[in-house]
Amino acid sequence: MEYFIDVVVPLSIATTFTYSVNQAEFIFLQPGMRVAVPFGKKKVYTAIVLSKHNQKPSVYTPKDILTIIDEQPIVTTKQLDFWQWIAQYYMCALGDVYKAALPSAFLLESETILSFNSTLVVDLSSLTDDEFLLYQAFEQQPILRFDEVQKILNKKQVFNVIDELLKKEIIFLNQHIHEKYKPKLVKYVTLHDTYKEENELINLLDHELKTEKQRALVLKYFQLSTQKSTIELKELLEKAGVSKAIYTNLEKKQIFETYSLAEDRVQFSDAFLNDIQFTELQNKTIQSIQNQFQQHDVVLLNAVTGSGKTEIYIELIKNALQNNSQVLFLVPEIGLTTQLVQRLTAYFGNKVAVFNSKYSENERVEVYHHVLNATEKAQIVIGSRSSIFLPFKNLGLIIVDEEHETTYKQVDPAPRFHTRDAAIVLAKMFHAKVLLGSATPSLESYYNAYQQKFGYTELLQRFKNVQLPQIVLVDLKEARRKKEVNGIFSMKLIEAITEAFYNGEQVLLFQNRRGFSPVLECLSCGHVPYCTMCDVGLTYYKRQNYLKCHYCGYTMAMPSKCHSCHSHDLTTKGLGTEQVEEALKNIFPNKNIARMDQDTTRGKFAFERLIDGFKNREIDAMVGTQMLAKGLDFDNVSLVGILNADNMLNFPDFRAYERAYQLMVQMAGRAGRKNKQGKVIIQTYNPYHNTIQQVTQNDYKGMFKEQMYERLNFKYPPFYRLIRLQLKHPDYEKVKEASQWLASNMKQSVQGILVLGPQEPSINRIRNQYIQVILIKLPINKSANALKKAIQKSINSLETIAKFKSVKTTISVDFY
DNA sequence: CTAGAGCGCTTG
DNA sequence: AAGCGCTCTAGA
Repeated sequence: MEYFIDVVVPLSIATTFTYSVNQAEFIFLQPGMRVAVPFGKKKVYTAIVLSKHNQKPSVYTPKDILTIIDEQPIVTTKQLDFWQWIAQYYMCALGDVYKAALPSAFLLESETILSFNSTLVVDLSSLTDDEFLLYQAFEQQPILRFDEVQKILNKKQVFNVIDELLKKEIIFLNQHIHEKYKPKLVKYVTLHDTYKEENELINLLDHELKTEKQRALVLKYFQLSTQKSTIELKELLEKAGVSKAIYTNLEKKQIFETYSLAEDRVQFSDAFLNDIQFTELQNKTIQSIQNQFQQHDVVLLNAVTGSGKTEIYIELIKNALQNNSQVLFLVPEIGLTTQLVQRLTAYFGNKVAVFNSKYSENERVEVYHHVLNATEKAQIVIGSRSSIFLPFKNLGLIIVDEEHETTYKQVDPAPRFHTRDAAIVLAKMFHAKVLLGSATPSLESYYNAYQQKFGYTELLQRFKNVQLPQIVLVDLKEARRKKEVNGIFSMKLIEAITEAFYNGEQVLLFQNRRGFSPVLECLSCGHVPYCTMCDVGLTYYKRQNYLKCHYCGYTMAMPSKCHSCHSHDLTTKGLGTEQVEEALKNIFPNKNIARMDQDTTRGKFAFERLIDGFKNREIDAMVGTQMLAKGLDFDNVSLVGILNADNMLNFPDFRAYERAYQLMVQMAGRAGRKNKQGKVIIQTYNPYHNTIQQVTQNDYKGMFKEQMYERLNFKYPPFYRLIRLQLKHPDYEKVKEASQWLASNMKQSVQGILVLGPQEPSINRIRNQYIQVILIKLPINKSANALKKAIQKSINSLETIAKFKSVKTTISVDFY
């Protein structure tokens, strides 16, 4: 009897690979275990076992595996099913899913760089001979490649040794020198141990405290300690109304102790599961969600910003935990979760784990193992896209927060999955429930609720009846006519900013473009400088005095004269965030004005610094792109200004109006949280545009109706599924010919689909690659599976044509 | 004719 | 992904 296994390798290859194993290995191996396999002439890959069998392949002789890496499967069978679903639905290789699903520390590729952890004190007697040999080599040369390790140990099978050193943290994998953001330290207060006993306590209050203020401080501490497990020094002093000196004095007397914790890494010794005081409305909403879960696996919660969504989430998580289930909390971008992590940790203590690309590989592996072993430490996982690939054992609830966010759809590389949709499939495998939450649901989800496929609940009042912000439209055409503008700002906006500053409140200004201005134009010949590698106009950056391409990052010095006619009359057109920032600084020179966009958040932790600065009110006004709209809660913002609503509406995309509506409503939601109604000023040349009217009237349903009519009419989601094929090649004629061939081939050979194009996208060349796009529409009522297979067949036959072989095709299912 | 570069095919 | 072999080209 001969023994074989089928494995996936972490490469973008459509097929699985068969290796031969001996009987003992065959008995030991289970699907989901890692094995090291030789691949090609010299390479070694970490493969995942998919299945075992006895069928000898007829056309080739399988190679032997090198080693078994795991003693237990690290990928569950449910995960393997899920991987298969992703690969099939999103039309990509299983290896692509594998690469996306496992933290890279699990992959021992032959090119993997191993680096030495020189700070660690190692008990050398605990090492085996091979481990010691390698340890010495690392002392000499702190970074080694895999093949060098093979040479040092003079054998091929070195995975076990490497794995052991990894476990002992003597070496790291692929450490691209992860410098961690040094989070702000927050000071916390606790009573000295002596006073934790009741007798001592009474003694303290009755005898030791000399002044009223000291007593007030200690009493306030007690009051707070009944509500929370950790007490912030700043909060204590504020609430007790005493100065720091009083506290310092008591600290010297060893009555209080101070300790510091990183803001987003607060560890709680025990969770504080105090019941939250729900408003009647919140209670009703929770009830409603739970009722809907009786009949529906997915419920959409349409809740306005500031309605207390998080408390509702917490209650649902609590219920799930009572059934001992795991909970996955999905967020669009992990950078924005600090507040959420804090709040969840305050209720659930150490049961909350964050799966964060910002943390090191080792920390990611740690969370992975906690989830795999279903330990208490990772019962609730907060994470972005990639966390749907964690090895859940008994998932009970998935929350998808800000479900409408487009960042949930992975653009590149494959698998190009939509996190929300994949999460629903994942939940189904576990018979788990899914809650989608948003203040501006995606049309797809709202339509599913409307069709009763999803349950639906709304919460349209803000917490404690704080009013929704007042929205003011400024007609820029009118304002200019009446000379009520100062450059890019209308007088109304300037007045409102002045008033907010006067009241010590903060301002957010939104402009959906980076740079100083998106167009540089020659006044005498109309020439506009373009990127040399992309078919796109260059954006002007004033401070750096250069022109930059937003697609490939190419920059060139600001020309002093027109490249075409040598005229010196160059002018800038259009408005970017840099210009808004500068203009605002000119009007308010004494205010601290910051900018948040891709350019200012590029540095390692620039984003966090900006957020911290704004939260601590060091920044008076922040100018930014849509980054500003992404779920940041600041409690001192009274005014939000949208400088030009029109460029959002003029976007050539069928989702443009939906997105514009969502963006404006989300921006508006940043205004006025506590005690005060916020104000939103929208500047536009089209005040009567339907979408803008829908925003001012807070008319989601109106927007929904109008857009659904358009979508039905023009055959777009949710009535049709979209698949976008993108063909790329440096030769313009070649891509064009190839895409024409493909489009007509599909029109002929695939029945029941609509093939649009090939079209040239508005930017038809990026990084010297010409692009053609084919859009495929599948009727929603037809089996997508069969059609996808047929489409794949067409693509495969394109690849068999010699002259088209070098054309690269990427497939995006459910294109966003 | 040769050396070297560059492309693309294969990987079990 | 990357080694390897095939093809093409530059230079003598």
